[in-house]
Amino acid sequence: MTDVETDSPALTLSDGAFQRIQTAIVKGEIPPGTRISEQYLSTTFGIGRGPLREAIRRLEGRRLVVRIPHAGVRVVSLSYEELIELYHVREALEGMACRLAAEHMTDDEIATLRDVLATHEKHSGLQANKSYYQQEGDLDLHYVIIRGSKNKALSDMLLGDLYHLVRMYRYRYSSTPKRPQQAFAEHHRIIEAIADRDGELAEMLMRRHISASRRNIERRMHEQGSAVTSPGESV
Amino acid sequence: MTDVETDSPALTLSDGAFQRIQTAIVKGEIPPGTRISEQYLSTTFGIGRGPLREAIRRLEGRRLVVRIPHAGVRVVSLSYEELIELYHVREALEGMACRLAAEHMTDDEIATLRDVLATHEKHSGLQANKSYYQQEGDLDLHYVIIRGSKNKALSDMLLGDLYHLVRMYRYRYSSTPKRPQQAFAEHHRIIEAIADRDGELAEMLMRRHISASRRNIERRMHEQGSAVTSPGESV
DNA sequence: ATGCTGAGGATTGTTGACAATCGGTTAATT
DNA sequence: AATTAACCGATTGTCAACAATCCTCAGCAT
Repeated sequence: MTDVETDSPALTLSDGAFQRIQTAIVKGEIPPGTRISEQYLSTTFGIGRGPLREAIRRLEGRRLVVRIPHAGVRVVSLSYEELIELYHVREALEGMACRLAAEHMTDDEIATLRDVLATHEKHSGLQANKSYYQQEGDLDLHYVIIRGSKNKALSDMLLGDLYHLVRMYRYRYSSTPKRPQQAFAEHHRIIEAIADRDGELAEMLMRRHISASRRNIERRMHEQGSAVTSPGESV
Repeated sequence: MTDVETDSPALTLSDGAFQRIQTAIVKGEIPPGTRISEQYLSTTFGIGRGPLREAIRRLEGRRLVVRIPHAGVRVVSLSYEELIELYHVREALEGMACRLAAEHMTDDEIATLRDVLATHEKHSGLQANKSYYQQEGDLDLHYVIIRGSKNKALSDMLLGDLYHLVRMYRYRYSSTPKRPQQAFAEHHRIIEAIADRDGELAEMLMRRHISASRRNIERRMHEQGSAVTSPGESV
């Protein structure tokens, strides 16, 4: 995976802790809602509480953790409604990214895009555990398009903030078996629109694509029940 | 101005410093590019360096300041290109907000919207310094619409992050004298679309509205020259 | 004059100890 | 028995001193 953060390679202890904790949260090693103990992390990382607290404060600015004064910090835990809200944001942002990608991507990059799609189509045909690969592939493709927008602010928001959050909840509401093939068709059309340099169409298709996954989540949610957020233990 | 931050009223010194520095940056009291000295702020605020550093780390997570390890932090300074990028993001996000507002605003809120427009039209007619009031009024109106989207994630991004940045550069590229009346007409049409509950049209009009200010900045930029970022002194 | 080198000073990074606050538990009271 | 009050342990918030790093500016050589 490509590195979104332009941080220079963790020179200070605080920066190191920041990155370690962030990836731990994003990868789900520290589940949403978990309470974070300063003492614990301080000893496990072998650093003082000072740099650690600074790292946590930075995560707080990123909205990856929530702090209650004098009571501790918890890993952010999205409610169902908040997740849906995020999908609306993603729809807007990634639609724009797709439009800009159609305008700014080089022909080489578009070729890469086609390769990625072909690769995933092959793999997905072979692999038993389709949904996993499909989802990873889905993200790969979106990554390439977003970077293709050549808009750093946009890329940072999408890749740096939003995707982390969406990723955290990916396995909880995995796609229904039927979605993958449909997603392929959608991806194909999106790429063609980009190749045609038709920004308006590309944006529209991408928005439909994301809107479809949102409705997919909404549907599954109403089927199965309500509780999204586990209260979470302490770490 | 309404308070976006749901922070409970500054209980800790660090939270207090965070808010004070943030508003100082956003309001331009500390100009973009300025180097921030820990010692200075520590003594002026009368707090230790510990809490202060935590506050700065939080601002760093918010991307309001940039840190170079062992060399200090500077208030973020947008290049012309970055400002334009931000306007594209804003177009996408605020377009979506407008669509959702058309779907979710109550009739009362829409009435408020009309009031705000009427008020600003009157004031702007009387005041000599049109552009200032126009711009403030513009923001007021956008605030109401954004909140009307009832999407917290979206509101936080727009009001909490993006607007701060855009606001910082408002006076540098102020509107051309002709824009105000035009903006009024645009606002009027947007509000009517919301009142008609026509989300699609509302989104499209809002996007044009923002896209117009972006092109306005682009035009003025190419007229007058290049240098955007003053190197900035130290504080 | 220009560019390199190396103290010296200033600033940032880190630590450990101390103070303030909260949560849970126990005990007393109604 | 239920409710409230006070205590105690644990955790967070803050500070002041120490260590590491960088920037500045002489001084010197080319």
